[in-house]
Amino acid sequence: MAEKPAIRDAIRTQEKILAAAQAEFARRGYDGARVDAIVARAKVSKNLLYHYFRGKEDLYIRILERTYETLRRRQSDVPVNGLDPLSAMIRLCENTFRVFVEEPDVIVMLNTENLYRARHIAKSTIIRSMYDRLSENLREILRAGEEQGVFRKGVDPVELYISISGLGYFYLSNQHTLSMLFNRKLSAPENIEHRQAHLVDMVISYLTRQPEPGDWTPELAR
Amino acid sequence: MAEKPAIRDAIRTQEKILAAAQAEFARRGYDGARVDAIVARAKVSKNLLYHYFRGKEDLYIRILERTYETLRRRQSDVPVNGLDPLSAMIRLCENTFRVFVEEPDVIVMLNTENLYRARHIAKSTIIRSMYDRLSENLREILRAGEEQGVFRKGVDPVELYISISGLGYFYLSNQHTLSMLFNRKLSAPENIEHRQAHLVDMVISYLTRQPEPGDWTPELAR
DNA sequence: TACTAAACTAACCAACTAGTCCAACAAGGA
DNA sequence: TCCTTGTTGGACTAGTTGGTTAGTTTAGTA
Repeated sequence: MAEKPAIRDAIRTQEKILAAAQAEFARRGYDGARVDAIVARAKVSKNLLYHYFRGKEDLYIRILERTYETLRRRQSDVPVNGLDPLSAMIRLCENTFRVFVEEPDVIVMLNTENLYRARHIAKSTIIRSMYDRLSENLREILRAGEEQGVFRKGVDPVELYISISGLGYFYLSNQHTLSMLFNRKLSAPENIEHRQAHLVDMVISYLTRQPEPGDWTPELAR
Repeated sequence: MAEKPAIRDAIRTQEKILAAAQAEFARRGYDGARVDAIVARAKVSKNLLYHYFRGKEDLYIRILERTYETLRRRQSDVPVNGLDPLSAMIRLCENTFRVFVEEPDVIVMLNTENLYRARHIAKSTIIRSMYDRLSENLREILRAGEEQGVFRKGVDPVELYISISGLGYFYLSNQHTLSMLFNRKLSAPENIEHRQAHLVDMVISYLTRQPEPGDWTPELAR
């Protein structure tokens, strides 16, 4: 119980192990991660890890669940209620991007899970029910915007969410190769800022465009 | 023993090994890939692999170089010359997306390389000089569009390229987790088609928007 | 036919990896 | 003092893994 020593505190110790595991998985992916490295990071004995957790995969799934929890929590706590649709959408875009910027571990975890074709998520029933609120939120903003005539009609919320995410996600997840290719340090704060503005600009441009006769429309692409 | 051809053909054998390596790396990532699995896929002895290649990492770098070569080749062979800027841009968007759709290995290779923070690319001087042409191409389309008044002014080509890629890349790279989350099979052909149209729509909306006084602009985001 | 270089293989190894077992110790509450 | 819980240490195993050694087969050629 004594705060200072933090010794012999089962919960805190488990937390330490989980934190170490997250760092390790986020750095090396599932296969690259080493259990020994996790216990070294957590500064506990290997036995203790196996005392509290079933093993590497169990630990991984826990971290994955935490990842989605972080994602959902941070994306859902947008106070969009009361805002006009445009402001709400901008807020939602910025928030989505900010999560990826501030929680970079999330990106590697998602990448890793996709490499495994969402095998672990399929097992975890908790995760799959998480996105309803976000989805509903987005739908509501779109509906209001459409009603007020500021947004175009018939926007697919799922497609839009994927676009909002993708515009930020790709920039960050592939920053190392892209920085090399374009000789521009994408992780620099001013570039991150710039990307955020670009992302919002893109989404708002898309939503506010009212296709006029003669304009290009997706149908012409065929 | 005597198949018809293809026996004792050094070049073809190396090609077989490389193809097997690509399949394996693209399926499991670097750490997940097994040398034994590669030789099994290629149906050669393990030693032959080590006869032609220095080892796992060497093989990986070769595949990575091939990946970028594919990417560059398929992105650069857009015959945009002679097209009006709008058509050229649409063509470029579709092409970029098509590469990711038709060469899914590329995505995993890029993800893997980013997990390693572009360590291998840094070594490979070939790759880094590849993107100049694409960059120049894009710049030219933007310039022409701007001149003709169909595109907005001052678009950053790098930022735009990242957006075009990201809109398609994220959809595909994270298709497994997203499909689960939104209960929609993103890999279904009709959904792929739909996404392509959405991608183009988004990019064109962004480029053709001429901000008017009173409109939202990125500066308002601060 | 004899020879050689290149193509190819089976078997093996040393290092590593996840996970286990067991005996013991340390801290605090009853 | 005893008991429960948290924790460590070290030795150990069973299975993998990347890589090697020591050798055989085949095709071309002198």
